[in-house]
Amino acid sequence: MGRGRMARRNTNRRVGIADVAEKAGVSHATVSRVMNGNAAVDPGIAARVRAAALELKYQPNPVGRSLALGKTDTIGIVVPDLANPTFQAILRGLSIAAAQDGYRVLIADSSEVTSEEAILAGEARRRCDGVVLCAPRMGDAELEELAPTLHPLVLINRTTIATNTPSLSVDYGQGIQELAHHLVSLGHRRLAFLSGPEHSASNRQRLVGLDQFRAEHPEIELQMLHGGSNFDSGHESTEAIIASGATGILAFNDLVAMGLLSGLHERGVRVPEDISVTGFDDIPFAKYTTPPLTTAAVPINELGSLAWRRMREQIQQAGEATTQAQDEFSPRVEIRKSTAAPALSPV
Amino acid sequence: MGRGRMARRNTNRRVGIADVAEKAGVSHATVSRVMNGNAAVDPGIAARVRAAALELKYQPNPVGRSLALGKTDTIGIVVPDLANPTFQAILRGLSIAAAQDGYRVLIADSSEVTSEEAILAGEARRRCDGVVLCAPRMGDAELEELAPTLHPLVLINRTTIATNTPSLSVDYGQGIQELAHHLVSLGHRRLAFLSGPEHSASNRQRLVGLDQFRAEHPEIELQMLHGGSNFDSGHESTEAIIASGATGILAFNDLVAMGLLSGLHERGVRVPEDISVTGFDDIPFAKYTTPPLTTAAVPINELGSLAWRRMREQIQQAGEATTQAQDEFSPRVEIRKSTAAPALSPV
DNA sequence: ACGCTCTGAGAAAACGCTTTCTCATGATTC
DNA sequence: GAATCATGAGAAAGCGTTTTCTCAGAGCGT
Repeated sequence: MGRGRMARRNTNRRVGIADVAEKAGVSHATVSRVMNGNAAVDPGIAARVRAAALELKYQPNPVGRSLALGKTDTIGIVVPDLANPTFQAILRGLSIAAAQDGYRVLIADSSEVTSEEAILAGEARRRCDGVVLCAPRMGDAELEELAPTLHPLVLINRTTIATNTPSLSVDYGQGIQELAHHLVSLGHRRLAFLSGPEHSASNRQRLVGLDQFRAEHPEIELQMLHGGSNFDSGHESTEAIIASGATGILAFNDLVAMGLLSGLHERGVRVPEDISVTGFDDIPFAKYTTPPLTTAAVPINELGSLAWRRMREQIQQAGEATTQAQDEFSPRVEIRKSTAAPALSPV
Repeated sequence: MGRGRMARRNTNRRVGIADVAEKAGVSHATVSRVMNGNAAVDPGIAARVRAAALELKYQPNPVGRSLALGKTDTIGIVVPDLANPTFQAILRGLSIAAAQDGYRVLIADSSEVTSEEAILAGEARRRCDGVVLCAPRMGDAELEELAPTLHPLVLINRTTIATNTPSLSVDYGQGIQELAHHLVSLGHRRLAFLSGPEHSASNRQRLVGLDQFRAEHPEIELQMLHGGSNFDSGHESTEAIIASGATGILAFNDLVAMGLLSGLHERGVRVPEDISVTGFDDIPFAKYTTPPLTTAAVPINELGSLAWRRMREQIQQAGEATTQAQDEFSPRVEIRKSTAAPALSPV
């Protein structure tokens, strides 16, 4: 019908609300009402509309809907490195939790490029109803300035002072101290910390925690070695670790610890007989390394779902400026087989 | 009427094109033209508009833009399980490659629930300019029917016959055969395959490959054991593997192999001295297990970026029905330390 | 019977942008 | 000096929804 008149219409176009309206012999408005169940519609008409919609396989266009409603039912997440299992787990938890409430997630990977973070976050925010900023590497000042512009915002591994932004953080300082104590209690006297990325806030927290540890245990030697956040950097540090003479190694995270484990194995250094190694995060793989890795367990799976809960709270109570929750998790030391008493005290 | 609108304007609203137009003393149209550089605009006016936009920090609303342009600059990806490193790697490669062309990615995790896949894919498609369907578990008939409705579509680990949909696949049958041959060439005579999820197409391919292997090597014993696709299922299969008496184990993938490795270690079974184990995929962790895992390397990082390239091709040449590329990768056997000659032939 | 409220459906106005259409203005040509 | 053209800016029409506004007709009380 009328194909001459509307050549363009008939060729390509997806079925829209207008098609349903025409087929059911009602107005667009009524179709919308029926689809959304908002207003009272005569049951007979409603049925007619539903039948038409079903027959035409009508599915409302989300973009049109978003424009009209001013919301996209989508949230964004910005991570420094999608290759990191910790961020992957957070992403996954977030995605699954959000999906349960009918929200989707848009991802952005800043690839550890600090200057991209603000841009990516801003872009994500414009397309989404909120943003989760995961372990941002940017400076405090910049974060403080950015936070309000992103408003429905949830921070992971960072906090803001001025703005009250809900945040989820892990007490890395506490965790690393407990790991250090664990090594000391086993009898280790020479420790080394294999540090992480320079701009990582969680690395700074670990350093602060270790300062405290030093103050409490002046008798323990604690060396600081420069490293990174992934396998390769752990692997590459093998020589430096061996050279350090330390018997207890605190790796920045599980990835680094695993790289180190493998490097030590190649060099014939036995773990934990010759050297004890600890990780951090308790990524799923940590349990399955050989030997299984002693680490500080971060509730990696809860993090994502809690991030969503905090986001949802903000989205729901849009307007009412309530004070936002600052959740802090204490890591739990998970003792496995990569740590043991040193062979003999070298002092 | 007037008052209602004003009130709302002043309170909340983000700055829109109208604000910039007013400030610069031109029409919306002109602002749009300047922002997009589409038509010729008087340089003086253009400068004025740009200054106004800058001062107001104007950023076009992507939703409005999407509605007008009929594109969202976003693609969706549907995966069966975001916890699987293989899919994580694909997601990452896709995301990074797409970002380079100014596209974003929306994720959907079907959690291995076959019936959700079509729904998620459809939803994703409506919000995005295209969809990447990653290792869908749905049946062939359903996939064939769904494919055209998703049109800019890229399939990973599946193909369609009727529709010509670009697809990226890995020759799992070939890979598993090569691994089996590798074990045989080391002297193993009793093998076992620890299979994966029932609905996984890649698992079926492996089974086909192994049938072929059996035909070629009737003298070799090859047991089939039921398993899963993750750590835990590998770990849980430990007893069954030991009981099987096989000396060469073909695990469904690296995850399963790692779970098994850890289970064997706990039981005091040495790898590769007592039992040889192979994985599949060559996830980043495979290199760092102890012992490092012999596996079939899938170009996991290229997969995502190639998926984007295929997607981009389709988006660009919208309309012109060209025949679509079917890319197939041959896995490369990566011999590490988890395989060796069996201690002694039990026959 | 008359006005009254109610119910419910269509017309039209948003939402924020792009793009076509239209029409001044000033430059160009015979 | 009039007729023709190019240039470029504003008006307005989409894009596909939701939602307000408006108003016809039904039901009700007096």
